[in-house]
Parts: sequence; structure tokens; C-alpha cells
Amino acid sequence: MYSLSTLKIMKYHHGNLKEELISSACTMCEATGHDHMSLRSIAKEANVSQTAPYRHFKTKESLLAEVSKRGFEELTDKMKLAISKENIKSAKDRFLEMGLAYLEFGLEKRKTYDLMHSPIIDKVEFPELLNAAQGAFDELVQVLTDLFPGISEDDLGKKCIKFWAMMHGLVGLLDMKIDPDIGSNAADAMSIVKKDFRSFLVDSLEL
Amino acid sequence: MYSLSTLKIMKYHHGNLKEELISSACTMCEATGHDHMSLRSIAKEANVSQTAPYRHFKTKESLLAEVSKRGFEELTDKMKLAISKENIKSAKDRFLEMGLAYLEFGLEKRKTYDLMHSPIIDKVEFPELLNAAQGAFDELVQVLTDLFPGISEDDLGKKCIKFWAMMHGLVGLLDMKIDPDIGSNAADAMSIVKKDFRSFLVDSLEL
DNA sequence: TAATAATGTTAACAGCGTAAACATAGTATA
DNA sequence: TATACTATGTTTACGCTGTTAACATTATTA
Repeated sequence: MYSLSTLKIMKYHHGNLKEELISSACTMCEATGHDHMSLRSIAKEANVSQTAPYRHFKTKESLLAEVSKRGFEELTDKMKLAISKENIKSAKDRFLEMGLAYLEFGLEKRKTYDLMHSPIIDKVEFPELLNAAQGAFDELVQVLTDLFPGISEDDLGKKCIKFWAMMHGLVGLLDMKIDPDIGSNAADAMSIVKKDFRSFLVDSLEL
Repeated sequence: MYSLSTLKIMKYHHGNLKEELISSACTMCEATGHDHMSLRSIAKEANVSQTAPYRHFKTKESLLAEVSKRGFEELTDKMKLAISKENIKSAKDRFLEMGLAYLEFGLEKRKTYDLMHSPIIDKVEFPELLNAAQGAFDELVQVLTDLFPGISEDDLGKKCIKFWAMMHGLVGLLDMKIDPDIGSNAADAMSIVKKDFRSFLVDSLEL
């Protein structure tokens, strides 16, 4: 029996739906934020029925996990790229560039960054996502290892956490969008950091 | 005209609905997480119709903003309490106790903490919430001011941001629930911090 | 006491995630 | 090459959600 769909240009089988869903989701996530995007709208974007995504993703969460994973991969790439520039030679420079790259990613892809750190996705349920997240962290470990040769395992661990936490916290705080005109302590402090993040980072090195 | 409700024990006018909705919301938020709680279920908890909350809150977001605000108030109280204990005398001790108090709050009331930092609530839209958040930040500013007398405004600002960001980031990272058995760099580093947060903080003081 | 404001209820809407039943197309096997 | 099987799509349906509009009841104020 011939259905109307025979006449459509669209093929019944999309061919590349999974990939298109993911990349649509990535785009939409950064455009609207993960809490304002529905599975149905993602499906619509791909000109496909509302339930088609369920052939490729068990739940909406698992699609978002994929988006999050790609975010971590992009972050890792960005960090790697930053420390591989020609003019970057010393371990200290690599550290600085990496910090800047992290902050840049966090602020430029803020909504994706939010998803990546959102508690709505349980990373334990998505090993590949967890892996991607740790991949980014490992970049920091490498740079700090070079920066502090001969440091003990424990001390290295502490330094890593400290910097990672600071970076992560910084992205969050910088996006609080506190109006500098308010003139509060928090806003004042924030504008100082924004003005010269590089010197801020240099100072932190003494920690 | 008499309705069935005349026979009910429940009064037509609740009398204290706004407050009850808020405290129910606070409880539910910490129990299930803000993304798993509906306005309707909060209303049900108060034995009130699904739309009754709209007499007191313009949107669901504004109720959540109130929950968030109370979270910041509780955090501020906890920090204040921590530095006012009898045996705490030096500025350094106050700093340490405050850091611990912050971390404790973040880990004990994790789900509320998440809401407090969730991007779904635009703090600019809720001045009282913004105010409460800054109140907590100001506590840190005070302690660091005492700890570094004579420090320049700029340097004080940097230190504040640095510590606040580190604390905030730490709570987030500590909750990543990375299985220490994985033995990755991230998990290793995390378990070190967990083991002895106090010494971790002391080290940070040199920053 | 009558008008008005505050605070409840009921009914209805569109949008959501998801499951079940069904349709179509591609692939492997006989 | 015919046929079974699997992958991938659609349609329909369910209960839940936030929110609005219209209406009911109670409290307050003139």
C-alpha cells in the first residue's frame, strides 16, 4: 500500500539522523540553554517525527549527555591547542594559556558549559561522558606536572584541584552578571578580575 | 450558595499559604532537586488547588527564587556562626572556619546549593535574591580584610574572588561523585582534598 | 452595610517526555 | 532471488507540566 510519503522528497529513512540530532541539539543548547529545549523541537529541526529520536537515544537525558560530552571534547581540544602555539615555550606560559582557554570556552559557550556541569545529567550513568570530562582535567594535570617537576603526588593533586576549582568557580561567578554599577563588594572584585585575568592567573601561581 | 467546602475542615482561605508554599518548596527542593519538583506538587503538599500559588507568586521561577534566597540566607548565617565561636580568635582561624562552613553547607544542602547557582533563575530579575547572595560574599570580604590588613582594594578583590571561586568550584567538583576506584587523576586528587580539607585550605592561604 | 480587594477554586490550553503499535526500508540468509 | 529479520521511521495516546481565564468566597475598608 502506497502512502502519501511516497510523494515526498524526504526519504523515509533519514540516513544520518543520529548525528544530525546531536549537532542540532548542540546548536540549540548553546542558543537557548538546555532547560529551554525539548526533544520534540530537536526532532522538528531534523524534519522528523517527534518520537524518531527514541530509535537513537533511550531518553532525552542521554541525548543531552552526548551534547555534554562533545562540550568536554571541544574544551579539551581548545586547551590542547592553546598550549601548542609556537610562541608558547615555558611551562608557565602553557599554564597561563590553558587557563585563558578554559575561561574563554566557559564564557563563550556558557550555556553548553552549564549543561556540562549540570546535575541533571548523572555522569556515572554515562561513562563516555565521564571519560571526556576527565580528559580535560588530565590536560591540567599534565601542565602542572611540568610546571612543578618533582612535586609529590599529593601536592600535585591538591594544586590540580585548587586550580580546576578556581577556574570552574570563576566561570560561574563571572556569569553572575552582577551589574558593576551596583558597586557592591562582589561586583567590584569581579570587575577587577575581568580587567586583567592574566595577571590574576600569574598571582595564583604562587599558590 | 453553599458548596461542599462548607463541610470541610479546611478553611477556604488558608491564612498562611505563602509561607507554607515556600517552606514546602525548600523541603522538596532539597529532597528531590529543583528540576524534579512541580508547582502542582507543591500546591498539593499544602492541600490547596493547583493554581493557588499564583496568588502569591507570579511564576514558578519566582517561587524558586525565594527558595534560593533562603538558601543564601542560611549560608550566610552558617558562615557568621562559624566565625563567632568562642575558641576562634585569629583572623586565620575565622577564615578556616568559614571555609569549612561554606563547604559543609554546599555538601549537606547540595540540591539547594545547585538551585542557588542554577542559571534557570536570573538573579537580576530578583533583587532580593541578588542581595542575599551578595550578603554571603560580603562575609568573606570581611574575613579577608581582617586577615590582610592594609591590603589594597584591588588585591583584596582578587583574593576574594580567588577564594570564593575555589570554594564554589570545590563544592561542584566534590559532588562529581567520581568513583575513587577509577583511579584517574581527577579522582585521586579529589580524595586527597576530601581527606584533609583543612590543610588544603591552610595551603591556599599562601595564595 | 455595601463596595472592593485579596485569596481561593475549577476548567481549559498547549507543550512536554515517553510508550505502544504499526509502517517502511535495508540486510542477511535460505 | 525470495524471505525473514533488524533497523529506523510514523501515528496515536497517556499523564504530567506551567499558566491563563472565569468564577467563588472571604476579608477589609469606606
